[in-house]
Amino acid sequence: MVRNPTMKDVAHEAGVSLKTVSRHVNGETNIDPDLAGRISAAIVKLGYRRNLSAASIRPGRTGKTIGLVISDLANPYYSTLARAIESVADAAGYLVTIASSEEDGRRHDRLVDRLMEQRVDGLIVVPPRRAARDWADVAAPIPPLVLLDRPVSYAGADAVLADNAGGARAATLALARAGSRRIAFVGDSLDIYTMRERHAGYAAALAEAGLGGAGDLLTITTAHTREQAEREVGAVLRDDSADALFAANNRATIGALLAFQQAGRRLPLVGFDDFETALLGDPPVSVVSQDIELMGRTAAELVLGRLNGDTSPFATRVLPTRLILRGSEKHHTCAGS
Amino acid sequence: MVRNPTMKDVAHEAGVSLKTVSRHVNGETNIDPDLAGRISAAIVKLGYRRNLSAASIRPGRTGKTIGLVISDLANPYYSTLARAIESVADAAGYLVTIASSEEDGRRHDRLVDRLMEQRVDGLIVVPPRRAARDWADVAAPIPPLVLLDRPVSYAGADAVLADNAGGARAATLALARAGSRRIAFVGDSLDIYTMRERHAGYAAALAEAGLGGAGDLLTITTAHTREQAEREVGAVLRDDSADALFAANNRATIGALLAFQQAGRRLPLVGFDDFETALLGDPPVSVVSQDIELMGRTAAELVLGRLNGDTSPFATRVLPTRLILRGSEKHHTCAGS
DNA sequence: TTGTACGCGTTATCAC
DNA sequence: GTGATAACGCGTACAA
Repeated sequence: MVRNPTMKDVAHEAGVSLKTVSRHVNGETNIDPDLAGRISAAIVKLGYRRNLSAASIRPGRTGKTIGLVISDLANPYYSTLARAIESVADAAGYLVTIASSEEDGRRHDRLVDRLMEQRVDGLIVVPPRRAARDWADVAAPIPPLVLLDRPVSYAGADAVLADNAGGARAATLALARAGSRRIAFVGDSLDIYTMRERHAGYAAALAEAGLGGAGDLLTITTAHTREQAEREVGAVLRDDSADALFAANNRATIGALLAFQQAGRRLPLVGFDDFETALLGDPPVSVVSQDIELMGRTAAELVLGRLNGDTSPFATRVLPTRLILRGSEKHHTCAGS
Repeated sequence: MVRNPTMKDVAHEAGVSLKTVSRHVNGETNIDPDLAGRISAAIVKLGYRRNLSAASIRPGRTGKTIGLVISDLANPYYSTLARAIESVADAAGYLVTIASSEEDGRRHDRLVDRLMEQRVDGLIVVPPRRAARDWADVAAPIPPLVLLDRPVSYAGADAVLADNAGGARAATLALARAGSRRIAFVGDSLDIYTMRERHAGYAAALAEAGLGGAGDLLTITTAHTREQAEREVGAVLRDDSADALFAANNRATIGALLAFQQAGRRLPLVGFDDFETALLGDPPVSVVSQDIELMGRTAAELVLGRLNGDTSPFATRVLPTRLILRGSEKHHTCAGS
């Protein structure tokens, strides 16, 4: 293995001093064209690449890297988010180091610590459902921090959230308006903040529509995976315990569709989060859509803003959701277009 | 903003020397319990976090980071890949810095350079369809490098590929076996290596099945997006120019399904790459499935192996694909279960 | 077992 | 305009 050439090597090769090479590399202007040429030649000849890792230890310099901790990069929701963040970061000259917490509090904390030890410039984080450590217990200095999908539990961070309750409420009301009376909530554990919010919106809509009483009985929070969602919805179909479904996330929606297919029978359905093949359903699947890219861009812009000296008070941005009705929210007595 | 406490601060606070703190932090054993206690206390009191970025400039030390350059993190194929890589890397104590090249050669090269300047320990890369720079022109030393989805064009790298041609051949043969005679290829530009391979497999299958002549006329390579795929397949349906489709990637498959829905009529179809909602089709969509997670794990393990001193000859791993027939490859004269 | 002194690759200060 | 020289935060001979 060849050693990485250093500035010193370049300086030696070009017959100039270290500082002059540094100037050249950093694009400073006060430099003799002749020397500049010799330095360029030496850089090419030796294949010199500057060591940003070394440069970043100087005070005021950084590695221009943003750390991102999400639940699971394989989940399209998070990869879309990550892509939007990466896009904004890249435009500002930042790299993004991404890590998946798997919704495990300890793992999450370990990854956050590692990123801080790596001295990332900023941190964008989706806190796990059960945090193991409070941000208030993390020693200063903490880099600019943006919390995603969770309310600010810490005074020193900005937050970006979708209007989960509002979206769920709109979805549930749409089902009620289409004539459903026993609307079930199919989702994941209410330990998860977004689930709690979506369930609150669902419950509020039931109350508004005068369907309040049945809410508890119709709440399913064990749809942790697509398979579980499919089983739960299958049971609902067998028992006829509900006449419509609000699927509180993507996995629940797809699980429900699989159960419908299995049973050869469907219920009115609205899902939270749009997905690529929602249009392919028969009827196409109605959804509450959140602008995931906007969430990512907003988070990245908040971090970059702080890095650029923005000292305005920490704030929470709540982004609207949009109800997209495609037909699946209605009753379909029999198959057919 | 508070300054980050350094080892020197901790040493001062604990009344010991720098080296002793360094020992403590690095988990060495030869250390007086009393001093160890004082150091621990000082670390907690000051909120000391070691600066791995600084530590990594020492010879033999690194930032324990792997760089990953893909086309687009928002594409589920790449996010699945990235997740698998991240998973293996994390288990070995490595972080992953991810960047999207958007299939732009210059952008790709810029990102690779940046990652090398950041002194990543290894590099996993999906070369863009039209590379702007050859790896042979990149100055040594290059960190352990694994190429994904592309053949090795460079002697110093390992590569991981799926058996694109074999999968495409199997898909096309399945369509032929089900009775189709004019099987169209719907995909992206043949500039892309995987597309070229898939098209070669398709053409080989046509020849094998005695359907060779029509191959060129039935090759569509302008399905760059889902929308374009939908339009192209719509045209095929109108013209009746084909009696079956091999969709060479996910976007093409979904575009075709949308076109089918639009036209109220479908053709036998097999797609390349499985997708979450393939089961929801009516009939469910037959696909060639590649084990994306295995590809990611393999790539990560290759890099980590090299980092651990594996000096075996550079090699290309070709991973098998699997044909999953779910029904959509057959002719369906009319709707019905 | 602990401390001193130096080097890692880079940037910044300040003379020349 | 250019070049010694001193940091930056940490790890490691080597000496104590």
